[in-house]
Amino acid sequence: MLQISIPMYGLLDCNNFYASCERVFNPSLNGKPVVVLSNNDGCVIARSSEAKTLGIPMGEPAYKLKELIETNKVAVFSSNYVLYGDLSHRVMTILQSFVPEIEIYSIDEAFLLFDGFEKINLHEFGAKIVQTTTQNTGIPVSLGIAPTKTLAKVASKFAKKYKNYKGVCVIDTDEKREKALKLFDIGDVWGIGRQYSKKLQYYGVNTAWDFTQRSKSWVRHTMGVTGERTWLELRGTPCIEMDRSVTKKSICTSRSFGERLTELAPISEAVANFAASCAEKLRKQHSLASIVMVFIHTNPFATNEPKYANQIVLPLPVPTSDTTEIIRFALAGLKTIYKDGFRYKKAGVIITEILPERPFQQDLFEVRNRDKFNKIMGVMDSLNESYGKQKVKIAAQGFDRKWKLKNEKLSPCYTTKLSDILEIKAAE
DNA sequence: TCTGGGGTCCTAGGACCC
DNA sequence: TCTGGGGTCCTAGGACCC
Repeated sequence: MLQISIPMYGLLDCNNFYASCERVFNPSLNGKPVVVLSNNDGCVIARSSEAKTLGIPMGEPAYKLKELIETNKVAVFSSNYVLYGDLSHRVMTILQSFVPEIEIYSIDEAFLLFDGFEKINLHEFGAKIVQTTTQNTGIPVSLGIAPTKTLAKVASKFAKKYKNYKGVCVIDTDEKREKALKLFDIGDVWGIGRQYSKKLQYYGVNTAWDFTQRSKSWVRHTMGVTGERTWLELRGTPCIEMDRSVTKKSICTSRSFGERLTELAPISEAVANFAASCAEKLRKQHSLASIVMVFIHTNPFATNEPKYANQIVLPLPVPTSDTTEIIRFALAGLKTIYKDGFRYKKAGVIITEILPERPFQQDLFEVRNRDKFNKIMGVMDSLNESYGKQKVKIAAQGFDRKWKLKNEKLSPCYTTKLSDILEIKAAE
């Protein structure tokens, strides 16, 4: 018989990732409700299953939950991205040892490509992946395997929901696909958000299966090409490939301030730091940017104070990844959009139009010595790499840090070097 | 008083050109 | 006052994801 190689896609998802990370080094939290708050301790961004059972919704502002948290002894943490990033890396490294190709989709999710696995029992193999990952990292995970990415997403939800699957669910026949899709709410499908789900329900489409029974042209008409892709994927035709690109097309660093800022000086300091962080991320992926954007705004939710929001787009004369240059443009931009008399809540820097480091178009009239600056940036990055973040920085980044965010419930950085821990202690 | 941060892709409409 | 048709590029905004 002719063997055709049909790849299968896997989606591995870390269960309640941030909450699980907090538990890895603090097992006394096992079985207890845990929530993790967003930057500035604003709202809930992760919940353990116990916290979900208590009815704590995702995205709920923390202040609304005070009572619930106290009466139920919920463990509350500020988000600790250093810790989560490190555990994420451990998970991804393990996955790479099992399959030839993975796509890191987010901090807690990866797609796996099972190409050339025709003779392998994917249930057993998947179970091994789940078991090894959980054992070696302490993070519980779920794995869905199916002929398309969208179906793998569906499968992973079943793997997580039903205990007897033991973390793995494989959709490899049409019968299983039909059964799964009939039990799957349309709004939970990857690619169908709040707006489309409302629209589809209006037309009587309540499950993923209902959706697949509509005509292709109807879907195209109501939801465009993205909807059509989802439709095809749910019917078993793969049209979303593994994403092999490693470089980002835009890089953004933005924060809400710990307290409202009114003066230009502290906002400039914040923006300089955001710009520096963008430039650093840019160099890490060996790219150059051609556009810098800066934005500032007051609290958009405030009802009883004047609101203001503005942004500016600044084309760079020559694509660059030089921190000093990106800071310079960002600060000039800020100066033009900043207006006196407002209480600012948030600012950010976005860089776009990103190109590979070389080859790039040299500007004949360029006066700065680019090689020299590149060398300086290289030295700065390696110093910061070995001695901890922000050891070396540009003067404009300042030391006041009035804009620093709140994170009062930060867990210790269990996985990082001693120097980093001392740094964090010193900053408190 | 308190409501995150960082991404991607697609489309409609305007400006401009011939 | 009338005023076509087609192409391209850019931008803002909307939808989605985690």
